[in-house]
Amino acid sequence: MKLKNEIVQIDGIDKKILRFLMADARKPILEIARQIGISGAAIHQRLRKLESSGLISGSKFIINPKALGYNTMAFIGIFLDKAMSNPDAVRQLKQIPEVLECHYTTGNWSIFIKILCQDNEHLMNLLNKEIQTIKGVQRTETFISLNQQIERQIKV
Amino acid sequence: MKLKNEIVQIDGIDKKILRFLMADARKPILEIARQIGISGAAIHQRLRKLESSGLISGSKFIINPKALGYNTMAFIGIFLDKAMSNPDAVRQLKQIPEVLECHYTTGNWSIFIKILCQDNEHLMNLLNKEIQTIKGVQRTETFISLNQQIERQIKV
DNA sequence: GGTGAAATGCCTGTGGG
DNA sequence: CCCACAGGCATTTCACC
Repeated sequence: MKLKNEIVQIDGIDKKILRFLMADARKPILEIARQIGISGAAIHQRLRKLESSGLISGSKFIINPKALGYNTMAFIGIFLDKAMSNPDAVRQLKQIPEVLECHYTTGNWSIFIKILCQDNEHLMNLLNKEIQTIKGVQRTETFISLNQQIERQIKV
Repeated sequence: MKLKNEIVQIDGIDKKILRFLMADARKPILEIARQIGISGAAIHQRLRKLESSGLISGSKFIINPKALGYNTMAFIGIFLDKAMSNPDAVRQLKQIPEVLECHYTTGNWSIFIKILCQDNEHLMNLLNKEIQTIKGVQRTETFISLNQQIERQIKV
């Protein structure tokens, strides 16, 4: 499965297939076949091509964090000491399962993370005991998401 | 499929099943069955329960945006006029397919979004022509993600 | 909760247009 | 790039433990 470093060209049929599977990864291929008027074998062929082109990077069950008691999402901008090696900080952030995303960003912060906690107390503990204690972390700025209104992938 | 508003209790077998399917939604149930030493029927039963409890909120094919030429991710904090009805702004943001997430947050910004663009020029166009032109948007603060190091779901 | 077996239906390779 | 078909499995349900 070589990932080519080019833009993959897809046609309308590919898009239809992808839209079905992006909404429900376990939808039977033959059902998609019936709905778009093409044979199952043709869809399998197209999917193989899309996979080896690197456009499809996998599939996931999506779990609802609220059902596990995770109700507080927050974004945290992290300021690191100038001398700090950022990859070291990232390595430590990876150890914290509540950290869902981590970015190097332009602007004031060195690192920007998205984090999911059970409640505000959990968030405070993470900040005080896990994040602020990482070597090189100077200070942080936290924004709590009161409500997420959009959550999606790029449109195909 | 009623979603109960409680914390769902899951055991170690549920966790194993979920971990397999969170990594690959199309993994055959019988293969999971063999790997964790339980029958396929039992897994189906557990999955039905997990779905009706609301813990599983679906499954998705994950596509690689780079393969479609989307190389620039950015976060944008949006300041709205005090008088502005935020839901109206969100409604307009929903029309912009490049907006992948949208949150109401604590702190200075009224709204915080994650956005995926092809390049910096595309980002600039979105800012100038789509976002700044939304009624009530006063100004914005943009942070470009130079590199995303972590991307995952909450651990089960 | 778990199992095993049976019916149904899917996946995927091949041959051919 | 597409289809049809067939063999081998996976899925799903059911009765039962």
